Amino acid sequence: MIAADQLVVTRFAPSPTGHLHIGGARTALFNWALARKLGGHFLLRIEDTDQARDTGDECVFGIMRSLAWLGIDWDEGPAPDDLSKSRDPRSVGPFFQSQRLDSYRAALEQLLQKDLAYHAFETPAELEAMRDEAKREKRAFRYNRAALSIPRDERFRRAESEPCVVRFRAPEEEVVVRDEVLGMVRIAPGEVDDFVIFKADGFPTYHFAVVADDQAMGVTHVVRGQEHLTNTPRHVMLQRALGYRTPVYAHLPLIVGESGAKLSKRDKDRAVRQACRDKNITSPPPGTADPDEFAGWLADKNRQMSGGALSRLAAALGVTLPPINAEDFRDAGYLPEVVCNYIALLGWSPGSDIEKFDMGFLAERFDLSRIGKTGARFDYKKLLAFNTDALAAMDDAEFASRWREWCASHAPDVLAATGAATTISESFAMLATAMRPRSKTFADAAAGCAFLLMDDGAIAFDDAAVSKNLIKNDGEGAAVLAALRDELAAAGDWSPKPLHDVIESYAGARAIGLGKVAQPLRVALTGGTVSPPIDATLALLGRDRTLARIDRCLSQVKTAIGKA
RNA sequence: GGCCCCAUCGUCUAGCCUGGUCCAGGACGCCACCCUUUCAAGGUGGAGACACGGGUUCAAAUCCCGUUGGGGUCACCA
Repeated sequence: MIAADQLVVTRFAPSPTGHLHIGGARTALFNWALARKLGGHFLLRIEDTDQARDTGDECVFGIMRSLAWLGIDWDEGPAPDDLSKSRDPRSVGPFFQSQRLDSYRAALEQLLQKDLAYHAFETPAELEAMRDEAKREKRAFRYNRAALSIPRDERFRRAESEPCVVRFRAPEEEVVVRDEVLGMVRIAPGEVDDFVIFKADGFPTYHFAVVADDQAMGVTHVVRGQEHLTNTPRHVMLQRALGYRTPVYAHLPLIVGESGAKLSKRDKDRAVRQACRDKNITSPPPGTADPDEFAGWLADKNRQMSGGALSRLAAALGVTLPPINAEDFRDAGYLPEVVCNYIALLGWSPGSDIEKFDMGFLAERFDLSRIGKTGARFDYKKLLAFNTDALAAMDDAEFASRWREWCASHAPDVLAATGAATTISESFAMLATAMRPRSKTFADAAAGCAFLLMDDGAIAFDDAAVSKNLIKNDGEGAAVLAALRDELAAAGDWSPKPLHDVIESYAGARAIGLGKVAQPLRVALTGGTVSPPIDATLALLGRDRTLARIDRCLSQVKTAIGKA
């Protein structure tokens, strides 16, 4: 139990993979919120004990950048810009497990001396065989303690020269874990086997490092995903063996994907594979993926295609990969505060009808007792709706500023075309105002600018749009367009209001709906039927480009009518 | 397969602990209509759930047991 005057310490402890999975982001967010709510510290620790995994500094920076983007700041942990420095007000660092080996070895020695742990010499291949056997006999693998039949001194002697692991001698007793979300979880005696706590390479395993660090760093609350639930009895046993306290545990319900299984990178493969099935594609479009790899991948729903090939395939098929990592959401043009708001709702609720809230609200209202037990499906549509609402609620200036920032890294051509490379130009501001009401994400807003970025001569006219708005009824639309062209050419002030007046008076004079006028114009200017309000579209393009596009359209349509 | 966890609209959830105020509330999605210069957005309305079976009780979404279903986990990964 936590004493009343004790500093609450929560932690987020990712392994450095470079990406912050959205499930990890929620774990971090909840730990952050709990620390804020309780006036404690939120700590970031890097779990880099796997030497087989290549984990450059960039991997750590990637995760820290994602956390920072989401607005999750840590009181203790590596400094965000320089890994050789850290924030360490209580002097509990370093925050990289690879730099804490001495402390693990000291704790290990304790266990070894008390015979609470022992060396074991089976090779990986031998263990593999034992595991296979267990599987064949349909039982869970448990280490058989064969090493314990080796005399004690011999074990210690052999450990000097032979490669070996160290196993924890798990007591045969019931373990009851009190979990703030799940209640009491009981594990029968003998269920926990003698798991490895130190690897042959001299590094601790996750279980050992976590327990040692949580103690050393004074972690009081462990909030993590439910996939860790079965690890918890091991950790509790280790804590008891080492004489450590047991922190408060809270296991979060899993975030699941479309298939109902834990949301993962596989969901990207799943989306693309589904598209291939829908479109009856049996071989990869040229230049996207290796045909053999593709065939195997298509047939096996658990297979993952190499990253580059998957993106190329998705692009070729016109499929949007579902965002999974925090950076995917940023790339897709979501607002970080919206992402936080939405993921907070996955497994937690404030207990009222309120569901739109900010970080301050979370910091004030977050509560472990309101975390649910059931897995939550990630609903991209709801996230999108939240993001749409958030953009709609912004004022034009804020939208322009934040959208410009996004474009700088994701759509520089939009900035180039509006002269906004270094600052918000008048033309960019006008564009932003035009795009905001019809955008659900920043990416959406940028995609809507395509008509502006194209060369006047490069516009591809959509057949259906042309026939419906220009050719139908003996070229009614084309006639309107031709007439309007001259009115526009004569317009004095080329800005939205006067342009709007020109169009309206033209329509008014002939008693036709504005739609009959705007749509032909829209097709001529953009090739399709969708764009910002027509006066804004005109103003954005400018007089010369507008007239050039109308002329080009008219001449193409004339040919089409001639043929017909 | 062993062990563990879970079970309210299609989805996220409120309600469950402290049975009656719940013929179950909200949100996203869906449907219809309205608005409309396109697409969005917006407005109004609508359909839509207590997994099943047993108990306990005057009374159960709420408590108990079982069944079924789903998920997690069984590494010298974390």
